[in-house]
Amino acid sequence: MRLRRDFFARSVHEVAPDLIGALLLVDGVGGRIVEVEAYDQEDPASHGFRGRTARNAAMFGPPGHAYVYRSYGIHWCLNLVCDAEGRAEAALVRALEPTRGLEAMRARRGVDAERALCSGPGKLCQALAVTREHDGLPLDAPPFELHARETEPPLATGPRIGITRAAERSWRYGLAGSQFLSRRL
DNA sequence: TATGAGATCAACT
DNA sequence: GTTGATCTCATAC
Repeated sequence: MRLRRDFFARSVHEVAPDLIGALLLVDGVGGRIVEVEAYDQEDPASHGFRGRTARNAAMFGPPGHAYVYRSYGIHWCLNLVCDAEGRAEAALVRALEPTRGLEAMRARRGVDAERALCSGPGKLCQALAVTREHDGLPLDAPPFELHARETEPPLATGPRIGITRAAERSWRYGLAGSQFLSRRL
């Protein structure tokens, strides 16, 4: 079943755990979401914390859209915008279990190991060829494709990764026991 | 296994 | 001019 736009018209703290196990494809390439992180506007680590700017405008747009930004000048990171009624909430997609377009991902990443294809936000965007061009695009139209999970998977939570502010908040959600997480939860 | 440096850019101060 | 929601490779233990 395809995820509809109202799926995202909720608080990110409800959407993020529901995203685990969903199928995310870009141009037919992708896999199951096994790890996400939640960011809301009260969060000093969030780009939306200091208000709207040219970069994070997508975070303040309608829910069900993509927010893509460049990190450390090198990598792209893909967020799914949630309830954005001026609240600027988004879920950062951190890791996928690759299921479709494996060869395309290997070619883009330049690595062979399946576990290394999408086990991190930057890797995932490279594997799916996500760039600034995808910033602000709706998730229910090509090239994006998002399908709801069929069964509720076992969840694990933990502290977020790679940030210096409010890192202690347990807003990282993962598929328990998955081999495709960026780090073990 | 763990820690550290380099890569490289746009937004922000 | 500084700073990251990161990744990879190198070196050390």
